[in-house]
Amino acid sequence: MSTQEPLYHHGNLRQALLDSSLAILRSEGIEALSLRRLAEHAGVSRGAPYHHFRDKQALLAAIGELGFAELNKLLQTLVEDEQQPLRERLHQAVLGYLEFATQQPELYALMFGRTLWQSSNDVGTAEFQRYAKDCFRQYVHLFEQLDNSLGLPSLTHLRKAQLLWATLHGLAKLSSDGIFVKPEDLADIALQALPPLSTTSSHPAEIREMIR
Amino acid sequence: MSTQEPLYHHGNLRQALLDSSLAILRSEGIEALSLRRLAEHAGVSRGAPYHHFRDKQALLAAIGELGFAELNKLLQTLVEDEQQPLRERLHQAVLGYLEFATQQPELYALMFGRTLWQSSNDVGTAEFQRYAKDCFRQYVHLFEQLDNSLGLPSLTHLRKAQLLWATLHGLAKLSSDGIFVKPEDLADIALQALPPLSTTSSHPAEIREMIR
DNA sequence: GGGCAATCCTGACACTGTCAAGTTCACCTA
DNA sequence: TAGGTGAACTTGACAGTGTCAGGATTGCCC
Repeated sequence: MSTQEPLYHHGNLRQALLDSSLAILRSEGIEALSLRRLAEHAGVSRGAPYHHFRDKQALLAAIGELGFAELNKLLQTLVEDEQQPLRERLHQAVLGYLEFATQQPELYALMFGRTLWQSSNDVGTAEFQRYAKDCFRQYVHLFEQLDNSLGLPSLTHLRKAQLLWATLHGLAKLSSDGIFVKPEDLADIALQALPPLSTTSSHPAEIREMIR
Repeated sequence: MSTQEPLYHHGNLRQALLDSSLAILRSEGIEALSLRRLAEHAGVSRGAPYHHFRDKQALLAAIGELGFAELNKLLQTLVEDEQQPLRERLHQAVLGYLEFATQQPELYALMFGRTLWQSSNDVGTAEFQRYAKDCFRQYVHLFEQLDNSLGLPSLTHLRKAQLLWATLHGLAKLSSDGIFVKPEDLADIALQALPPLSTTSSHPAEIREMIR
């Protein structure tokens, strides 16, 4: 940003590429994200990025990794807020997720893009998927805590987390792509999905009280 | 397929392009779908497709249109099967949707690709979105029928349909992209989402019987 | 100071979507 | 039957793209 002499060694190219990527992603979308343009934007030749990322795919994986790290941090603060009852934390984790997705739709789309997930046994993307898994586990753990007193089998927690995550993902994608779900209705729809998830309504009132 | 003389006028190019597109989509994925390759595959020059599709985008929209037409037909036969009770039809509409999505993951991904949905005021894609809306309305209508005797406000039907569609979409995408949801668990998870949707468990048994 | 490895540049290749200008053909009209 | 019209198609070209091989440059450690 300051007076930049044209250094032969950029010194911080990897980070600069990631920063530019996020900026372009936000302002113009993923279609506009090309390695050549990134290189030009960093004042460097087209071959240079290949010394920091094996592939364009590897670059995208690194960006997705950043996204999941951010989402993970967000969820963690919401889930571990011991001031709030568990039920409230779940609410917040739901709303927070949707807010994250809708405020950065291009990044979110990249994080769940099919290219990054079904790519064949790659090292860089395996790392990326590990980050994502950490996010997912928070929901599983949350359901474990919620249901702990009931002695439900752990399969149930997994299933609940899968279902909730799928619902959130569907809502996020449909609304951010403008498919039948308006962004302003998101919270309304999501909270409708929530009640039957954490407490089965056949439970007597005392147990429901305990859970809360 | 027979002895093809190199006719100057292909005669059926538009359909041939769509057919080839679906074939390539299924066998190699959307990455491999290029206009030039389609042209070559049809024995025609690179410029020829532009007399049938204004854009590559227009081609993709036409393919998506075919997809939604197929999905629409499938849902219609399931939803209007008067041999079955409404509750059972809903089950079938859920399982049928997921089967459609998982058996043709590339086509499904194209149908819900963000490029086709948030493209600026285009004529071809507007037509495409109309087809999609017909699909969605079937779920709304199904919930209207299910809840008819209860006199619920119509907003509720819309919300239920949105929620169910989002859940199905999320499940379909997560499983077909291999994200935390295995295809063989799909039906299990989906049906767990279903019960609280169509009958609120606070209803007395007689009403639940009526709905069924 | 010498060497070494990381970093960067240049030229090139094979792709891609898209367009303008020209060619060929089917078909309708006089 | 002759002529013309317009749709379908071809060709050449342009600006992009990801990717690689080979060479140049630099910071750093011994």
